[in-house]
Amino acid sequence: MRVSQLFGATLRAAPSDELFSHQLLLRAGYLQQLAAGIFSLLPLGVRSQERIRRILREELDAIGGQEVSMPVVQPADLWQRSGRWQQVDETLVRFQDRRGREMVVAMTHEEVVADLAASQVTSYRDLPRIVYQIQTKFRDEPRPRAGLIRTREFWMKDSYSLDRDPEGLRAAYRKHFHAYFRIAARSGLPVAAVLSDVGMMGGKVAHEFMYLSDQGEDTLLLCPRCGYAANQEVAERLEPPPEDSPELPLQEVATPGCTTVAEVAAALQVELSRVAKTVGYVAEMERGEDGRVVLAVVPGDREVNLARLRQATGAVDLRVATAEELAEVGAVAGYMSPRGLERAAVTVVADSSLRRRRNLVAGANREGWHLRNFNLVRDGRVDQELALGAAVGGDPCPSCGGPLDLRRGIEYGNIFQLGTRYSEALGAVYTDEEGRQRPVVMGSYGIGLGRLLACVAEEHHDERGLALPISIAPFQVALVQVGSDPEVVEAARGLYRDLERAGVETLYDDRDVSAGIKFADSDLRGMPLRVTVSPRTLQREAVELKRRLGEARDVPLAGAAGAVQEELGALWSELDLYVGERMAGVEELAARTFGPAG
RNA sequence: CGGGGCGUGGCCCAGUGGUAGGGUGCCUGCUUUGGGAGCAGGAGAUCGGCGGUUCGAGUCCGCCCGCCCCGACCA
Repeated sequence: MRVSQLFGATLRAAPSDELFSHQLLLRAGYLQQLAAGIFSLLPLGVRSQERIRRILREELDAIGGQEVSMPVVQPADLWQRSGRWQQVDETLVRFQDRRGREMVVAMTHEEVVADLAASQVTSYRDLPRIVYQIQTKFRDEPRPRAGLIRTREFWMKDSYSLDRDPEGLRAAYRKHFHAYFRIAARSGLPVAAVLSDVGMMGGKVAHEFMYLSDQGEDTLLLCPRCGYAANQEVAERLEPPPEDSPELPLQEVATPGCTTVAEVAAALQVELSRVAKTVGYVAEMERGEDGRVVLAVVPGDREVNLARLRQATGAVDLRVATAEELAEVGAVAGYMSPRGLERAAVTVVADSSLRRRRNLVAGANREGWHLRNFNLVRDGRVDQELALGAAVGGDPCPSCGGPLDLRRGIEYGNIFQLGTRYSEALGAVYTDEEGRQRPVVMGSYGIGLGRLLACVAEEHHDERGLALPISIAPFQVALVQVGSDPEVVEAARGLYRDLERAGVETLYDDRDVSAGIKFADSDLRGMPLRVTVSPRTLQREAVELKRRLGEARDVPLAGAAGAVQEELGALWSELDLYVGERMAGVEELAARTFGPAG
């Protein structure tokens, strides 16, 4: 490709409030934004995405995946039958076709896969199968942000496993676990697998693959000692030992104006962790339908883990209750506790560590008053207990007791063990060896292509621009012709021809502009290898080779194409080496996570 | 949806009630060619939209739309 012909110019400036790596993608001419969370890919972006697709196809094919293509627009009926029509909020785009039939724009394809399986899979002989597709999804996200990290329309590789039983599902899940590490490694991206919430997918077990980055929107807890890794939404922690001090008599104390745990703790001279913090929510059991009031009680130094509270209450959503709603159940905002409540109208969920702690401070459910020597079981009321307080850095690891690290991460992919939710709802059943009808056991696995590119850009750039791995870069070589002396032009064209003929994807800067512009553009676009032909190099009968992040060196003009290919070969070998290193630990990790291979 | 910010040539921005500007990019010519060169000339704007105040609105007021950032949500 000649730069003079390329659609998509480089920009000198981009909006400064964007993520830096995203500014680079914009400035380098990979993409252009059309609306909030909606982007066009320019040729460079398409070519990079094409490289990603190739990796995805190879790795999915390698675990037995078969590519399919499923419709984006689907009848609502499918979603009504699976229950997600009712469960998912406006993130799911709905509309009526001209006949007034309810339709959805798919945000993911479990329903359609189950529907396909319902007719394509009839016997145990038709299982197991893995199908996948690479296509766009639309989710009307409440807040698109951070460039390609969180968009509304996005390309996704989604695969689905169909199995006879949970053992089969676990095997398919494990294959994906492995493939997802390989895909990331081949993209030059270090990722960690963390336990995660199943969210709207349903099912039990799920992992997210996280690129660790301070820019990340997810909070993770990692154990450096034993490898435990979990999203904060599901992270556990070792329970503290029970306190054995005697329970003292309950005592009301005046705390006028102290409506936050911090103020109460300060006023009563106790540590935050010794305040039982009570937060009121209204559980929505169906979309937009208010259910009961839920009071969450956690140690004062912790946030409520909403994902877990949602799971425990079976709510599709939780919103913070208003003071009026709280008053109806006998709770006083700012002075709340699980004491003296209208019993039937409210559910109390408490952090399981609280029952072990003695003589805490809690609200008195009376304006301006708190309680000392509050003992949850004796003085309050609990309907459910679970690890409701979110884990934080320094908490003891649930598996080895060592201190957990708190890190931020960007989710590049996820895997879910769905089970039979969709197959049962949509009639995906098969006949087993004994002639019994059984539901297909499903798994669901996603990778966001744009997000992957964004993570790669975030991992591989410097002040001047992108510095993409050879596996992801739109072109392997940036050929820069300096000046327009006939000899230079002739040499550059010749080399371009040789490279193209050899199958080396080359971006040839043939423009009649100053060398500075060409070098700056070349650095910005981030191809892994730059080749310069100039009067200066020709004087030495040479061209110059420079890795994007390396030093320049001369190679003889004669046979330059060969030298370029050799250097590219070296880059690929180094990437292979990197993949090998990254994958070395994965087998062991898989064994630890899923048990011995089998 | 709550909070904050912004909307002015393609891009990045200044403009403080009184003639719409700068940088960059673009076009033409000359000159230049190893790190975003120089000179000269030129094109390009219903100042996000609608309404209001005013002799006069990019500027003040109201409503709406859009985008960005922080939170509740997720590939």
